[in-house]
Amino acid sequence: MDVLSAMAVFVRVVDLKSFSLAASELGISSSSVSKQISHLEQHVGARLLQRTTRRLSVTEVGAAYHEKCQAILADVDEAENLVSQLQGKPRGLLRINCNMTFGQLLLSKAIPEFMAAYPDVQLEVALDDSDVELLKEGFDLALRIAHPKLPDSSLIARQIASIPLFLCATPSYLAQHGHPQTPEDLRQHNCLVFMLASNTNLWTLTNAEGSQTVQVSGDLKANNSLLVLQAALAHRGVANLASFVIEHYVEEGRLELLLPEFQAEQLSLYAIYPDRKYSPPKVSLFIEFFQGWLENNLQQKLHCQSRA
Amino acid sequence: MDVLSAMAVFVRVVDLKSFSLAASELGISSSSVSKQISHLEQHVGARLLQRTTRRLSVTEVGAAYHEKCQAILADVDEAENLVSQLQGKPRGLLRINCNMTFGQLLLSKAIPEFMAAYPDVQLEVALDDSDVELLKEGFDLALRIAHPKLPDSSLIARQIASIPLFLCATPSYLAQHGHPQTPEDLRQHNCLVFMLASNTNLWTLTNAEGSQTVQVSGDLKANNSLLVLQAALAHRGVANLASFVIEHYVEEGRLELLLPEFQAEQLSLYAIYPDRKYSPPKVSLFIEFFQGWLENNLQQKLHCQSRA
DNA sequence: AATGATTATTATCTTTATGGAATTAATATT
DNA sequence: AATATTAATTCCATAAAGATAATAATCATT
Repeated sequence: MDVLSAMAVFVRVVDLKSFSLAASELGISSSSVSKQISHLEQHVGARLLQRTTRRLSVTEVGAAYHEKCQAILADVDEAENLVSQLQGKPRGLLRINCNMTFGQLLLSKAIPEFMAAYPDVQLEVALDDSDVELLKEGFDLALRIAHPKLPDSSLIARQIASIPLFLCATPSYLAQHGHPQTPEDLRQHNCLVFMLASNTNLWTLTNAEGSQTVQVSGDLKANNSLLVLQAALAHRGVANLASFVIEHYVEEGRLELLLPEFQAEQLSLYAIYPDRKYSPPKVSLFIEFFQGWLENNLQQKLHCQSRA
Repeated sequence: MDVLSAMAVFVRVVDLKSFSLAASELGISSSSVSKQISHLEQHVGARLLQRTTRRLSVTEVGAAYHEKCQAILADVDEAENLVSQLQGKPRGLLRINCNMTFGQLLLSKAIPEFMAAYPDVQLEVALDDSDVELLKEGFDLALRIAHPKLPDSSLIARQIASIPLFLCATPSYLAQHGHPQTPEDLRQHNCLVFMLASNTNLWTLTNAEGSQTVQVSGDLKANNSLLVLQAALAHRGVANLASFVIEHYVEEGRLELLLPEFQAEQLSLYAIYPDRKYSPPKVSLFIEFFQGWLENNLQQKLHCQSRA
């Protein structure tokens, strides 16, 4: 029997408190899970899980063994990372978690290039705006816009890019409601608010003379910037969106940048990854790669246009 | 692939620096070893062993991985010991190493009783008078007569029995050469010397008035007590042998005990076992069992006869 | 270059694992 | 209490992996 894979199954079952959930998550059949657990129990000579069809409980022995198994699996992982690091060749599966819109618009474009450059690295990408528990869910790397909360001290957060926000609206909307000339003017506009984490409707604008924060209001708040974008494109109001979201439409002339002499807020993009003794090269490799890619693909055009 | 068993194979190959030695020691074919190593290399994505048909060398990566593997295997072991300990049921394979003659005459009799009492414990016994490296050779327990050297501090040595030695010779020999009446008389006899570890021919005898040590001499020194016994039975001289060796012959009258008012030396029997965080119950169980068994089977008859 | 020793490889056979369907078991619902 | 529901287990046919034995290939030694 493959004790190690059985351990992995066991740990997953304990974590999820279900055979079938563990099975589907691991991509194997529930009968296989059942068998592997049985074999493991036979192997160690003790009942690890007390199971009825409706309830699953971990025995005392099982709980102790579970702890050990976690450590062992982590060590096995570490050993493989060590090997990977020693020979410097990135390889293996890289599991990335990323914010939804950012992932759809930017990461999605970077990934094919990365894959072409490093064929020995397999990718598995989940787009997700809710906070995830990296370690528990087995991600190697999370890309997060805005300041991440790091309750878990075993994680490292590294800022890898700044993402400028821009005020914009359609020419048609502006023709109807006028161009704001000062930040204060924004109070008179229907402001389409993108809430990321903080659901604040305070917009901060900075120019040579300093910063000012305006409390804006409007008839839309959304936690997805594409939704805000669509509203803006539909002439519903003024939006404060990330460069990469509006870029295309500004170029096309469908959106116009407002208050170009002001610098709107900058969002930060953070790479978050486990602080491991031997972190696999694939992770740092991807971060380096993506940071470089973003420098080339993120901020150029609008900056020029805006500050022109 | 079963990574864990492949790790075990890999560790053994590195330790022995040979595929075929590892194979025969592990009881598998060398092609299996070859396959498992290949799979492991594929799994970690690095060459672990640089092998030509004549020489085997460990790569830098392999050396680092080897170290990790050892730790992992030890942890897996510990996890299983923990389980075994938590539920108190001794089970699994117990590998014992024991002195040759002692093993043949005493351990051999205790083992069937142990097996009957604890059917879930499998035994593997090696009789061997040379010092063994418990941990390296995978023994759970060594039974050693005479003071063990413990260079390895991770071992525990516990004295579990005293084995009295007795001076004896055949009636026929004594008829011809006379009965020694004092320790000093032994100098006039042909003394058959059993060398255990120390190859000394000093015999120490103790009575109520104190100890005296006699330097004896004779025409036989041997490191095996059965060999000395045979010489004594063949009327060749006076032997100083462990109770369990001569017991039977004394009862039969083929050997006679000498200087009964003196106490010859006592050898100590030590149980030597790894000092582990979670030591498997089977080890302490066997020690307890054997200690008890020896109390009932070792020292009774001759003592009475000798001191009578 | 031939030899001897040792590993890699291949074909074959055996064992073990897998996934899906049927079964059993335990709880919630009625 | 009977039923419905859900989850784990067992059964079975299939697939995969493992071991073995025999062969081929490799390389130091002579």
